[in-house]
Amino acid sequence: MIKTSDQKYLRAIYAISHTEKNNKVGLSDLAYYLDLKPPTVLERLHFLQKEKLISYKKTEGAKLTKSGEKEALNVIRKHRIWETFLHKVCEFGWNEVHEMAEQLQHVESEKLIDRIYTLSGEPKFDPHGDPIPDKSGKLPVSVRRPLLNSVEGCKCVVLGVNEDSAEFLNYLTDIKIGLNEKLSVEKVFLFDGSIKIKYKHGESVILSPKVAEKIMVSCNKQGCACKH
Amino acid sequence: MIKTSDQKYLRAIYAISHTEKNNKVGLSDLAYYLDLKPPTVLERLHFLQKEKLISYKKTEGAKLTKSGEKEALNVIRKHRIWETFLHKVCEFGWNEVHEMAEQLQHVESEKLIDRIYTLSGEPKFDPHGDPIPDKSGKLPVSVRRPLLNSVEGCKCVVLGVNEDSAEFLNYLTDIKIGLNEKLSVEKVFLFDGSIKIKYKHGESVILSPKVAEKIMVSCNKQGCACKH
DNA sequence: TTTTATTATTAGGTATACCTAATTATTATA
DNA sequence: TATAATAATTAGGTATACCTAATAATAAAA
Repeated sequence: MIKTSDQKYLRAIYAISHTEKNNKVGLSDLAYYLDLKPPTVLERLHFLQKEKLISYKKTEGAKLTKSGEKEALNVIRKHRIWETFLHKVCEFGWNEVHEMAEQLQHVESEKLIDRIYTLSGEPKFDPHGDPIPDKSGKLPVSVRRPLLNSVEGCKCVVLGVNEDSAEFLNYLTDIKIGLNEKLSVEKVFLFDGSIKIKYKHGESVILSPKVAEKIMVSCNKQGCACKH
Repeated sequence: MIKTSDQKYLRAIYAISHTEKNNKVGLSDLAYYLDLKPPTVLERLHFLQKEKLISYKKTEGAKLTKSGEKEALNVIRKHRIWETFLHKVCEFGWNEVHEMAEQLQHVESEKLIDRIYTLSGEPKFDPHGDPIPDKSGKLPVSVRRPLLNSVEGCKCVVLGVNEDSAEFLNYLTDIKIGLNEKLSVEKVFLFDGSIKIKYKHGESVILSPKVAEKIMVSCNKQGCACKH
């Protein structure tokens, strides 16, 4: 069995290599992400390479092999299932679930994950809107896109967010944007890309482009003019 | 925050000092229980003593202090709540829950334990029939007693068992004795203390005294003639 | 009470998972 | 292209949580 701390490395490599600027996963990026120092990480990367879970060259950075990616997706699956369970069944806010899921994901029992998943209603996406891989590692395709890409008049629903920081999530809670919230886009300000949205219950609020970029939604109507 | 491995020490000391032969908790007993070597355990005991969680003298063995006992009961509470949740909500057999609870009990979140407890119906006893301490460490009193102590004709209900081994629990599953099973005592054989019980659904079975000693029940009627 | 067996202790060692400080290689910029 | 900035590597160190082997203390048995 692959150990907890190595799972963190694999998950980190997966996460970094799937950001927008899907750049190479350099040693120092990885060290920063994991909150460790480069020599510590380097040592472990050599080990992971020996185990054929990754390949690493200083010029190209770290890359998951097939089996490394499978492992990464397996932890991601567990993490997202626990998050879903905590949100849906235990009724925690979506801003509280990450820390707990981080610990729970390391419990060793496939059977337990299965039960938890069943209890959660077997959803395809977690409370942040991220897709939950199936057991073989396949990801469901989603139609999610940043709220920022909306055209005026578009009606959409909030699927998740692209950032986990407590500040951001608390801000969203303050302005009452939550999971499955239905929004319509009243106005897009071309000046800086700010966006005015209207809640189902009638109120409106203006969001900065920085915020709108991180709120992920899907349009209610297929083939809508919004960028994907 | 007190660390996972120290919690194991405290729980072990609590467990050993509460066995029938509530003997002193000697170094080698403790090492054996924890599956570690005496020098390893000794080193840690010195640390725990420095932290005022236990007192240790070679002649008297290890004893929990007030705060050490509080910590121990806190882990026990978590462990038993997780076991209850796994049994009642996730529908695992009472013979499967121990291993998972062992890992889950170390998740750091009081709030999570509270929710899990609520989801489980806030019972006073876990699936093995052991009492669940409240937050302050107080244990509910139980009227449980070994099935062995029954008088003929007594009607009782199974609350738990006194042994965790897979062999024993599987044997119980085979002869269809489970939690909350209602039994009546048909005959007590004075020769060796064997006991013939009858299930609600009519079948009967004879249990050896060794087995009957480990099945914990409570009488349906108060003030019954059975020994407590 | 002496001997034997058990239990506790000390001394010293290993592997892991981290670290700092110094060095070398690579990339970006003047 | 030379130089500065950034990133990667090497060397060597620390703390933790274990271990074995040898010794000392205590309890049990002859």
